[in-house]
Amino acid sequence: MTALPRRRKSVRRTEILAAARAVFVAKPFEQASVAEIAAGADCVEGTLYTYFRNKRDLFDAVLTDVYDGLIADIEPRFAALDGTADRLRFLIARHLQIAVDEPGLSAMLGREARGREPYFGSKLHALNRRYVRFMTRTLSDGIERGELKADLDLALARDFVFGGLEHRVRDLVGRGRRIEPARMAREITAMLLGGWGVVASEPTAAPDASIGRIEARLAVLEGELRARAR
Amino acid sequence: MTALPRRRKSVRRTEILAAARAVFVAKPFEQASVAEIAAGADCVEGTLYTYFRNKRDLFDAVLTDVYDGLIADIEPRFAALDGTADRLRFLIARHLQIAVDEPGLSAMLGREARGREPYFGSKLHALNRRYVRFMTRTLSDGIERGELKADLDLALARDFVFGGLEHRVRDLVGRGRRIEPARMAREITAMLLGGWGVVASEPTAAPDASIGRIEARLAVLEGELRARAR
DNA sequence: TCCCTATACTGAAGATGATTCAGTAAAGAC
DNA sequence: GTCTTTACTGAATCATCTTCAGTATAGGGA
Repeated sequence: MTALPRRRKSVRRTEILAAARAVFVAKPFEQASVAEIAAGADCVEGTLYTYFRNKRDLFDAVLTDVYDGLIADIEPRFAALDGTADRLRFLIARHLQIAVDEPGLSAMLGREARGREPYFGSKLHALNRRYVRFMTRTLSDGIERGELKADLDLALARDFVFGGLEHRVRDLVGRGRRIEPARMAREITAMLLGGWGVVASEPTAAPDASIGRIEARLAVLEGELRARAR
Repeated sequence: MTALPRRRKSVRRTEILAAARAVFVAKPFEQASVAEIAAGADCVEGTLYTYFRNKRDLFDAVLTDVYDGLIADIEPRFAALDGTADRLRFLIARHLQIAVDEPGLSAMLGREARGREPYFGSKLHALNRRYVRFMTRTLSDGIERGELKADLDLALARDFVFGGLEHRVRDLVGRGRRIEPARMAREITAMLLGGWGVVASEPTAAPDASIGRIEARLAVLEGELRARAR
């Protein structure tokens, strides 16, 4: 009785999503209560279930929103960049900027971006891939142009950037240190491109740039050929 | 009534820990039920609470056990190594070996090694620091010996190794790929020490015969590709 | 041998929180 | 003005962690 006379439509959905985002950003999934989200959206718990199948579904919707926003923000600016180092610095700085602008969101992604068990192949996995694609494209383009070593393992490099950033951010945020995206991005890019070791311990292969370029073309072609072979 | 006449002592604790480890390794903390652990330890839920304050406390005890084991295993073997590259390869391979030997455990650590909110300063944080110390020592020794760049940021490098490994393992395990610790450790160490960028070296040696062979492969591939394209 | 007490354990009840569902009231159609 | 659809409600259900008042045993002392 005395049901709230609200009668919106998709407005409700937006309200619920906003309330959910606020809650999920503030605390881990399992500790976020449906009741709290409902209260934030000015409705009763049952209502949530007419918009989302369950709590996890709602969480996924929030995450989808977040990724969509990130990708839309990065896309045009990324397209304007050309050099490998520039692109790397940009992507890394942008990733760090999230931690500065919305620490809660950054923590949330770090905590549970990979939703529970069936992650691979899930919608979330696909979203994450779209986000990560900016990086993998930067890397493969870099190899093609001879700016990165031809034998660089793309998946390995990709995982080390994002994994490293995640740990670094968690550590800095955890101890309340300030993050300076631009400066850190420069430092990290330099470290990744230049390596840890003191230069040229051995004249390993001395990869003449032209060899790198040729091998890159080769790898691209071989890959394409394998793909078509199926 | 008919209480189990068991009357052990610290044996119980061990049993509970073992049961808990089995459960926590198999599923995320929140999905692991106290009832299941109690069943595994052949007692009733209430009994657990006479040994551990709560579920989290029990989980922390399991994690403590795990870390203690890891550290005890690494300690003596690490002490026998001297070179920076050797040490890096060893530590990385050892870390990867965990994922091979006990995939569940590896997943558990990746999932929730950093227990909830008050992580920094916690007992778990201290344990993790002990484990990570092998790496930071390797890095600072490396700089001292002139094997690593003097301006290498230790915290940054440390976070990038462990963060990278974590992501890489999750990705490989997630897609059911096999992990070869020794090979991967060699590859990763090379990548970290040498960097991603092409060495900005002069066109040293004259282009050797390998270029000819590469170009031959290229021609073959291009021909085949064109043929298939129709 | 028998009692007594500390110990180890029990299981039911309390608390919290997700999810379901039978139903209610407003909005718009006719 | 009635009817139907839609949006929403909130009480009930179910699954979990946690507590606690109590029970049974081991082992020491008389």
